[in-house]
Amino acid sequence: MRRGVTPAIGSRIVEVVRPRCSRKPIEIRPSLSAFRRRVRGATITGLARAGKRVVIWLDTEEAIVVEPRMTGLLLVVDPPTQEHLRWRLVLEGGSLGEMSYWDRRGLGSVRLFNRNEFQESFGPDRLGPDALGITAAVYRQQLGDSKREIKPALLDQRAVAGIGNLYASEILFVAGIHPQRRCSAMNHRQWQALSAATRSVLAEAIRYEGSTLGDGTYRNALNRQGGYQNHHRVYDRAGEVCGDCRSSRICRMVQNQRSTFYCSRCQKRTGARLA
DNA sequence: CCCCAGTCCTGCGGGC
DNA sequence: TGCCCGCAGGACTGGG
Repeated sequence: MRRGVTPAIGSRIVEVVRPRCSRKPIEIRPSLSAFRRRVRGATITGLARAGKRVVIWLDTEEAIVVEPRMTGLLLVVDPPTQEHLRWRLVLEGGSLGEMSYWDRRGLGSVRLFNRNEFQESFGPDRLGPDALGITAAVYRQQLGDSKREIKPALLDQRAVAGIGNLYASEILFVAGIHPQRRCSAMNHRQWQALSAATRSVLAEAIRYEGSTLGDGTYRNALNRQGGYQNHHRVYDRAGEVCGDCRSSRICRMVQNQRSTFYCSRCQKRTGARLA
């Protein structure tokens, strides 16, 4: 998502539009009028990521932070439906005419922050080190003393930023670690396997432009489907034979009210696959 | 510290 | 066929 909107760098914001959409408006802070006053005429200087959020930096030293949650899309082309189009930036002076935020469920948000507010909301106290560059040492530093089970811990954005429910299952499978393994019981080899699996699974998923699941919602900034769903090893595959051991069937269980998928043969409660 | 249930929403697939 | 229920890529809050 972030890579797809990088062509917006250098463009100037002419207007902020909240399209007439038949759904309840998503959260936009501050109010639309204040938002407009602060960003009109500003130039986009950079596009960054803060965990799962896209950060649009402006030459005013303020940042528009888009948090797509489950079904939000940041688009540089026409959205899938007008009905769920929630917010739009009209741009000029660059290669893009506009940038849109589309969200079917509407759980996401678009918020404007100054530097201090940004630091408070997305500083190290609120957001852990980024998962894409995680190392065994950093994993152990963030989670090594925790008595929690590893899978719910991977979803804790304060511990490590950027891992969602789908990828937590995929990462643990590749690492060969059981989702109920306690963090504090993990050995050096397991942290090593986990960090290597985190980097490789996420890099692969990004290469395939993400996972477009059954409802077809997720799209990249060009409204194109991802391809990683065809490479899922365990997610949403309960009952299927494991592609690695070819003998056990993939299991589904619930941890902290969220689905976890795993292979009980490939992911033992102790030990780890070689990193 | 950590878990749990509930909350914000829409849409879908399955069971009856 | 139609309706109701449960569930979904997330994050946050209050209670225990």
